[in-house]
Amino acid sequence: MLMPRVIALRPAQVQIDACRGCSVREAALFGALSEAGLSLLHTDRMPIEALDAPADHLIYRLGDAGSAAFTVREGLVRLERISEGGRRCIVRVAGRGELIGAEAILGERYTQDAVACTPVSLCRIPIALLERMQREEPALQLALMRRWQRALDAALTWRIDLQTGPAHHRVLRLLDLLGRHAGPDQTIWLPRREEIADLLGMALETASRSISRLRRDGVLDLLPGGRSARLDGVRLGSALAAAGVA
Amino acid sequence: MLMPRVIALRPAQVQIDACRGCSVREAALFGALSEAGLSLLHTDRMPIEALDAPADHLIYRLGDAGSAAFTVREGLVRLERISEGGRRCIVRVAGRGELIGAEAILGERYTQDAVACTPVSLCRIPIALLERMQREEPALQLALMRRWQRALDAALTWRIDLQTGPAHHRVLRLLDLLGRHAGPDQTIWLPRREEIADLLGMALETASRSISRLRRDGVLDLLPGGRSARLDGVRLGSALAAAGVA
DNA sequence: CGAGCCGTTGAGGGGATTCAAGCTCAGTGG
DNA sequence: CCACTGAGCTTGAATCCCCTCAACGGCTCG
Repeated sequence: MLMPRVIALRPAQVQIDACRGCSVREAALFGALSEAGLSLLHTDRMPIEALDAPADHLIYRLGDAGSAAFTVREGLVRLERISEGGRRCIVRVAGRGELIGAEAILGERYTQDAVACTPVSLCRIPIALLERMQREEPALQLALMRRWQRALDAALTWRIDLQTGPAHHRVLRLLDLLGRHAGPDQTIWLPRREEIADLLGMALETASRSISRLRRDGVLDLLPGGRSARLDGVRLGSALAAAGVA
Repeated sequence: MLMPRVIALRPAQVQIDACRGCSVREAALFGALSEAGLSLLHTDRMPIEALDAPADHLIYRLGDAGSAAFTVREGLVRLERISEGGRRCIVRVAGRGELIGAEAILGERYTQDAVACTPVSLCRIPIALLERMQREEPALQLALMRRWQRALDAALTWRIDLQTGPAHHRVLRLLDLLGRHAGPDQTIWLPRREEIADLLGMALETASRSISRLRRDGVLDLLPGGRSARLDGVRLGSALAAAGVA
């Protein structure tokens, strides 16, 4: 696992326009900002950086002293912890418009590893900038806390939904959640079997059996490469209903 | 399940002294406040109220529009959700000095039920007051966010630790956590078997078997009433070590 | 080609659930 | 005083789900 390489780091001037026209701006943290605030963003000495990282690259590490939070612009990021007993466990998956690493704002160390699931595009937001923006644009204050609350709350819900009930039901619920981050034509990111196991607290083989069964049932159609699949929303829905969930 | 009755609601004047001499003040939210800020607290039109509630009483309800956060002054409070599928599940247990219901500050509805485990003493902090204090004492801002982050983070850790591994290990870890809220002479709150099951995601009978075994091993000594027990820290420690945890 | 990773599938065993029967204890009322 | 009752706890027995161990096939890459 390597540190993410900065594949594309655009100069500040270009970045202003990138933000203004950003596809996730309304959804993202700075959606609350005025135009004036927006231009402030990029005259700062610590500018927002746009960075891309390939799949499986480490974005930040648990325990690192955080100097930035990140907004996910494109792709999926997973947040992992090591539980007591050394078991790795995926706490949450963050998609478009979501904020990760916000604990850095408190001057605390990151409480998870953040790893790219797919190739991702991120905006790196230095905490120094966040602190300044909080002073100058009070609207950001509330937006930030709200987003933060939602992030941690989502992590909790995620854990609760995905850790209870029989193994196959948990897999169904996971696919349901992944389906919400689906690309066009229902293409979803399909984790490796070991990752599914870590997400759902089960053995790797159990995850495999479950996926195989779903493939046979026509719910899932694996795409070449093994990391993505086409999801039949209707069949998933009826499978969920049959399982007595949702 | 009834709404909590306000058993003791002291007048504001008395309450000032209660805060100043509060046994959990350093640990609690307003530990960050100056003396001046402290007296501000009680001249407000919406004062902090001290309230007591007996065991099993509902402090606030999931989905209610929150008008206050609470600091736990004495006793234990559990935060519950209903997961998809209707299964009740205890998200976290809060003890002395901990803050619950902070999501009210964002104007959001409560995201859990809060129920007293033992008889509890609480401080009810109106959000209007919190908003005012945030403006007038910026130090509170950071303290609030830090505490909030810690609360949600604790909930996550709690879930992760208590939901993985064999049933008996989970029970051991639960007792370890409850032990940290122990009274003098190692007396802990012992949940009903059904509650243990909800906490740990197992069947009621499994919880019972585990507790019985611990009793035979001398780790636990049930006290009359069934809701409390004496915990042998040393034996628990070695049991945890033997289980390969901790 | 062989090595290694990932996924799949089978067989076996163990731990947890489920179903079910007693048990203790507090409260109630005859 | 004592049977009656119901709630909570315990314990047993049977079943089943899931984990572990294991073998095998496809794929990429040196």
